[in-house]
Formats: sequence, structure tokens, C-alpha cells
Amino acid sequence: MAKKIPLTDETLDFVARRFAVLAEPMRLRLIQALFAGERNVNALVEATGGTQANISRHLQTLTQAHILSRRKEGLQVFYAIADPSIYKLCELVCGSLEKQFAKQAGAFGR
Amino acid sequence: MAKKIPLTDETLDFVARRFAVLAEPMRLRLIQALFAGERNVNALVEATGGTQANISRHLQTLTQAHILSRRKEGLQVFYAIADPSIYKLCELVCGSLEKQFAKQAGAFGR
DNA sequence: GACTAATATGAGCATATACGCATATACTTG
DNA sequence: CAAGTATATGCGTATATGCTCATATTAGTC
Repeated sequence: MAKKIPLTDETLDFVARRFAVLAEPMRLRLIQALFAGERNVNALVEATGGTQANISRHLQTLTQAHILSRRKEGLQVFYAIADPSIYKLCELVCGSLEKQFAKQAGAFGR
Repeated sequence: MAKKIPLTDETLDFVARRFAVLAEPMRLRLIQALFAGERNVNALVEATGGTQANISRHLQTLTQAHILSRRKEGLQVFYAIADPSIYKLCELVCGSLEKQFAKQAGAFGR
């Protein structure tokens, strides 16, 4: 299933772009806030402590990357996690970092 | 095992930083070139088509992030993938992007 | 249609970082 | 210790992007 041939330059750009979208703490906070389920913009502004303008922009970035979905309902707009691979991605990275820190801590312990 | 409590701001910075390291096409090319195994700088320069100075910098970035390991042997320096989670990470992202494109293609097909 | 509320967007500023060029460092060999 | 090879780094520039402030847009209410 997984291709072994090297990826084309164009594909690498796409992959890099996807990582870049996830490379902002505020966007990670938004994703984290959405782990519990769908929320509107105001709720996300409060949950993250950012400004409305900034949050709106980040939500746009995440939606364009197809990581979030957008649902309009009257005056409000609800966002939710659209790409389930995000869960595993975050788990993987967190797990890897934990191991890293554990190893570094161990270097002092003995 | 996986904690359900929200990550601290500091932790989010670490996660974001890790994604940022992976958010450069040239670094992804280096990682891809190392999938086959350990290589020295010169081999990586040739494999990626970058300049020696630039490759050296990217290798430094990847090594500081504990994604690559560095082994010096005489005049040459050999780099290798040190964090096995990188394989799954790339698989996950590629798989997710494939699905995305397939869906977009399907929207035209019918 | 005027007014209010929720969200999006335009413009400007500040910062981060990738790249190229030149040069420095580290190691080997004669 | 001089010369050559492999790799790293200092510096300047260009570009990308996050943030803020102000304002625009969209939708509901009276």
C-alpha cells in the first residue's frame, strides 16, 4: 500500500505544507479544544484566550488544509475536526517527545 | 497511557516546534534519502541537489530535534534516522493527503 | 430598513527562517 | 607542518507569516 518510490517535489511540498499548518501553538490549541467536539468561534476564542481576529484566521488556515470542517448556523459558525488522522498524528508526536524527555532525564538520574 | 488532560502551553510549543522542523521540503527530502539507511553529508548533497552549506544547516536542525543521529568517522559525518516515529508520521500524512485528493478527484468524476 | 451580534478580512508591522556566499574548523596525508 | 578534503558556520538578504487594529460582511431582530 505505502509507495516505496521517492515522492515527487510537488508531493513533498504538500506534505511540508501540512506540517507547517500544524506548526503553530495557537492552531494546536484550537485543535485540542475541538477534541471534545464541535464548537463555534466565540467558544474557541474563550477557550484559547486569543483575539477574535486571530482565531478566525487560524480557523481559516486549518479549514483550507481540510483539517477542520465548517458549518454555518444562523449567526454562528461551528468548526469541528474533519481529518481523523490528526488524533494519531498528535499522539505520535507527543509519544515521541515523551520518550525523548525521558531519555534526557535518565541521563541525569544515574 | 495517553493523557486526556489538555497540554500545557510549553508542551504545545514543543509539539509545534517538532512539526515546524518537518515543515520544510528540503528536510523531508533528506529524511526520505535516509530511509534507505545511514549516509554521509556528501551523499546527501548529491541525493537532494542542494548546496553543501544548506544541507549542513538542515542536518543540524534535524539532529537538534533528535530526529537524526550524527556519527563522525574520520573526515566524514554520517547521519541516520534516530526517531522511528518519523516513518509512521510520514505514512499518516501521506495517507491523509491521498484520501483528500481522492475525494477532490471524485467530486469531478461524477 | 435600522440596529445588533457573530464572524471574516484588509493593511501594516514585527519576527523568523531559508538560502547563498565566503570563510572557518576538523581531520588526514605527505 | 603544509596541503587537501569534508563539514560547519557567520553574515546579509529575501520572503513568509503571525499578530493587532480597524472595518467589512453576513444574518437575525425590532
